[in-house]
Amino acid sequence: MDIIDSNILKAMKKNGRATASEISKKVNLSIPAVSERIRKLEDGNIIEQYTVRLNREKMGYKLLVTIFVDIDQTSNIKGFRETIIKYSEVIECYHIVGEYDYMLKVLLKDSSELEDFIGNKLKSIKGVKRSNTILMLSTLKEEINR
Amino acid sequence: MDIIDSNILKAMKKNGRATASEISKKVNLSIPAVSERIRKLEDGNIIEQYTVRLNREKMGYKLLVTIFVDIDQTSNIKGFRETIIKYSEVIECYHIVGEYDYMLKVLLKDSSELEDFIGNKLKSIKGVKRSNTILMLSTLKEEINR
DNA sequence: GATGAAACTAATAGGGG
DNA sequence: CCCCTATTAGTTTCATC
Repeated sequence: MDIIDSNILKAMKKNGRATASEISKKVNLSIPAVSERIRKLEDGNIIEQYTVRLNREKMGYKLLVTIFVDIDQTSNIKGFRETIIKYSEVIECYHIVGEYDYMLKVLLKDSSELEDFIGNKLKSIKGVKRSNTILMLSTLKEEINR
Repeated sequence: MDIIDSNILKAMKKNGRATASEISKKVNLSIPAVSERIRKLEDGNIIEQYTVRLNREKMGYKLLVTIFVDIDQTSNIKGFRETIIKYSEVIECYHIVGEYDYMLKVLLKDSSELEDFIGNKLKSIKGVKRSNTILMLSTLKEEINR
């Protein structure tokens, strides 16, 4: 991947709908040349997905939390992993190393949804013995495209 | 925002480059009607940005960590906030409530970059007295568009 | 990688419920 | 206010060099 591809990706990170003709002007390449490079970036799975970033507040999601989770037995891990990612409020899930086993980012409408999530969903998954919830007060930076 | 708008956004979350004509078929509306709704979602800042999701591994970023940071004096907060978001490796930064003050998600090429980030960048910001780094081993879910 | 023709897609105008 | 059709303008794709 050369500097031209980097510049194409840069343009697309800013605006995923940037047209090949717009990008063409920025990188001094013909439109078909740009399209070909974009196609290769897609085929090579460098570009995984085109998407939109929505305004969470305006969509009604006012609460963002990080929840650390501990799983008590190895035999329960598979079930936990399969179940947790199915919840739409769980927008991120990582296997981590440290005091806890998993780290979740959970997006909710309000605190009653949080109560429901922790009490009725998370805690009911077999193996979840301990969790620690951290409230995110404000977002200073969130670059979703790196 | 009605059910049609929800379906338009749903299509765009899956594929930010979904054309108005494609969406038009899904929601049983004419192309101009779809375009008009999209324009309103953009103008109302419901749609904040169109972007691409890139393959981090293939871009050379093999290391993802979460770093919790404590700031020792209120007077140092402004400087910290302004400085930390300027680092391109800091892809997310949240003000949180709990044991620590800030939570960062940091994307790096390898552990030497992490060493450099913590030792030369993070720790050199005035007011940073304590930090805690959590290594993310694997990503089970990461919905960048919610 | 560039050019030019053909196909596709979007934007706009005009009109109706 | 929202939607439709028809027209016009713009963009991409394909073939060729």
